[in-house]
Amino acid sequence: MNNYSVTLSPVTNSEKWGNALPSRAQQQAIKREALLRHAAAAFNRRGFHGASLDDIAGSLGVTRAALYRYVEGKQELLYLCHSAAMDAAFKSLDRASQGDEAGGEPSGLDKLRGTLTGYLEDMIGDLGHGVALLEENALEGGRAAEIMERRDQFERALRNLVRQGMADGSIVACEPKLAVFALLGAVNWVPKWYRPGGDWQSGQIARALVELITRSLAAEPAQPALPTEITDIPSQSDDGEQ
Amino acid sequence: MNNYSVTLSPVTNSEKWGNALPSRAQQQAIKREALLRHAAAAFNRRGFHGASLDDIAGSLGVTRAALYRYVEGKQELLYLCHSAAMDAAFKSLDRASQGDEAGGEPSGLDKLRGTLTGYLEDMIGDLGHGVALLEENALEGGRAAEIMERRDQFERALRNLVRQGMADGSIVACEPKLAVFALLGAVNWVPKWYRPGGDWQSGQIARALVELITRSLAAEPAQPALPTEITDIPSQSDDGEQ
DNA sequence: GAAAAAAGTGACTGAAGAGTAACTGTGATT
DNA sequence: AATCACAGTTACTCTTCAGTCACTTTTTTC
Repeated sequence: MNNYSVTLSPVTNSEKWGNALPSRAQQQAIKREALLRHAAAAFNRRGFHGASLDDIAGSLGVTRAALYRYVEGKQELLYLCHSAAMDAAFKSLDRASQGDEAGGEPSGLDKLRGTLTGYLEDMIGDLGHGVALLEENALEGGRAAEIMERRDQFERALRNLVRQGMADGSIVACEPKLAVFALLGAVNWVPKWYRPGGDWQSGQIARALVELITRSLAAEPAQPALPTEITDIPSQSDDGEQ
Repeated sequence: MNNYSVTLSPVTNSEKWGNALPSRAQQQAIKREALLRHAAAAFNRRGFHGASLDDIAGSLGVTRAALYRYVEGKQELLYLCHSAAMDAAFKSLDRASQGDEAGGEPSGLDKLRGTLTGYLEDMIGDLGHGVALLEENALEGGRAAEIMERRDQFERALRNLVRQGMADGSIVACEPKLAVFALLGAVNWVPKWYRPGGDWQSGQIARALVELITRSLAAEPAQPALPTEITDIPSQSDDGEQ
């Protein structure tokens, strides 16, 4: 093309551009991340069986065969999505369950709030995977067992937070199992209507949703609806799809 | 086999057994109903694309080809499921929106409660279809458009009930769109965990869930958690799946 | 530069599953 | 008794799609 090219001093590629470029391994990790995000989006939209690997590969600008460099197959793709979701869940749970820096032991309700807020932010944040929590039945074999076990463990932990809240007076008397099913429904439904490009920021949604859930469980006579959170969210026309 | 058979007096079949047996047309309708129920269950469990017509036919004790006597194909099956769900939704909405017999115009919150209660009972009742509300993306063509339109209409109506409740003071200030998404999540999630044979009756679930939702929206300082409803529901072990 | 490693492609295979058509059995009608 | 309508089955076709393999292209290393 041009003939200005000169022989460069012998630098290994890892030194070029002052190491500003990601290494091979990093690039691989980045691509894998992108693959997981796109796969999760496709699974969410079309369901596991409805989303073809051609679709997913196409949305990444490569062909189906290329995906097999990064992932064993479709099953592992689904497994990794669920696994990431569970990682996020337990990360939030652990963080929220530790006493806050102020030292005081948080109430059951506070822990629940913290857990859900962090979880939601991870799930719908721009960096997160918006992971498909539907379609867990599509998992097969040992992977299915592992994910189910982790999911059950998370649900048990949430129920225990509800019980704890009932014991310490922060949560109203209720059936913990039903309450957790209800709030998980509200939370897991988000990927159905949330669109990253829309007017609502993920943090706003997470906080506002947790406020609603909190009100449904709190023993306290509901606080005045947290005006800051609510008015943060731009009102929408009635017909828009968001 | 035996030779006791005698020539019967000439009665048409429609008179036999004193008309206790369902007519041909009735039998057809019954079978179609059963088909829809089983299809909805299969779609809920495995997703639209994951559930094969062989599965559904098998659960009814017939072969796949037999289904085509009752339904045009898989797409129509899904359409009919969604259509039934929307019928139930608007039926409940209309009934709850009419003033109660006592004459007084019900509050926005009351209408919302009535709508959701009736809807839930229809959806999970033993006679209802437990319809798949996930996977609406699997619908194609005109049917998709029709269902989407009806669903949007229902969601708009719910948002209007929320606004009305905010205006009449029965519902706390909130973003109607987000609130409706949250409550629909809790409601539509039910088929994921509800198992007809379990300890919980559909009516109990419907009422208890609506109580939770109500508390999250009510302007009133939350009523004391309706002890009758709650204690109706048998406490469950922490590990059971139900 | 040449060699080696990595990334990606195109073409093939095999399985699953929706839809169809010709055939069989069964009860109702005359 | 013969016929007819209806219900259901078996055995096909056709399409879609996951997974594989031999090949080409690009990038890194020496």
